[in-house]
Amino acid sequence: MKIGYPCINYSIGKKTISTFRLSSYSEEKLIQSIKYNLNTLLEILNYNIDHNLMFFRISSDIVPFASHPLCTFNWQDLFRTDFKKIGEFILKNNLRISMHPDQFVIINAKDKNIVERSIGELEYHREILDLMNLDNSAKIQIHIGGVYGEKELSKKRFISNFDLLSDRLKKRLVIENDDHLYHLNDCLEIHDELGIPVLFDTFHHECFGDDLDLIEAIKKVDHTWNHSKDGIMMIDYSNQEKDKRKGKHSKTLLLKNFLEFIRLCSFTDFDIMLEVKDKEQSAKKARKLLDQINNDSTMFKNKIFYYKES
DNA sequence: CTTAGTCAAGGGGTA
DNA sequence: TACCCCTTGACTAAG
Repeated sequence: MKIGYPCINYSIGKKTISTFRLSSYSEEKLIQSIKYNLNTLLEILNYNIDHNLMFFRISSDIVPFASHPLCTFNWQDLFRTDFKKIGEFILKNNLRISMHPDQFVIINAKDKNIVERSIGELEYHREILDLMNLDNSAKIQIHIGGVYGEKELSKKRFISNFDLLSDRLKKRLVIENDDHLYHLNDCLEIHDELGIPVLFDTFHHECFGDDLDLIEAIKKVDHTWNHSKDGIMMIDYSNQEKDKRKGKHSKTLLLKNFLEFIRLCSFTDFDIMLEVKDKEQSAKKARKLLDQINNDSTMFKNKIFYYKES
């Protein structure tokens, strides 16, 4: 099991992603940003190795405005060697990588222009992973999209629009259950049609329960991953921020809940992405906890959870 | 220098 | 109907 966190590391002492406003776009700014972002990515990955955090989500902003029509610059060629080097570094250290395009990517949109732009953005994500020469266990995760008042039809549109994607992209794409529109069963249904793996988000499942028991859910999801091609499954984990709107991610990892989750689900293996605000801090807490469990197998049996928050 | 408003992109929910 | 939320953080103009 690899522990990961998304996009940003606050411990390195500088900002992680350099971007800018569209109105101040220039090729020079673009080049400077990419250069900075690739260097920072390497720094973060080094930090992660030092702390045994072997799973990381790369920010969609690594190349700002990459899929925008304004961006015609051939950044791929200019940074080809740098991407390749980072990919070799990832491979050498056995790191797991994912990406998560933002909410504007909607494959099942009714508007053809939105579909087209979404595919452009997805192909950009694929290109990043391809430039690093990562195999298909490096995934791009998206939600199913809009409902438009007719869910079944919208699911069908996802399935038919999926065909518009390149083969390379299809092999990297996974779908994630969201917190109020498409639940796990919807994802599993689409998996049955398309064969793409389902990325299970524990918190969304909690928010938007469909009576499917956690263990049953994990078992079902596990079967959607072809382990030799896709790697072991990725799971998103987070907690509810207390006294806030349902679905609000917590600032930090609640270790008690996390331990209980691990205890319930340790019958199988997966890589886990911690979607909490304090990023690497929580990842380190989780890592410490898992190490403690590994060193003391009686911990589960005796239910002695003596981990202390530091 | 500090701070508040704003940033490419869609859709759904809530007040 | 207007504003909030989503991986929200970070850029930028105004003070």
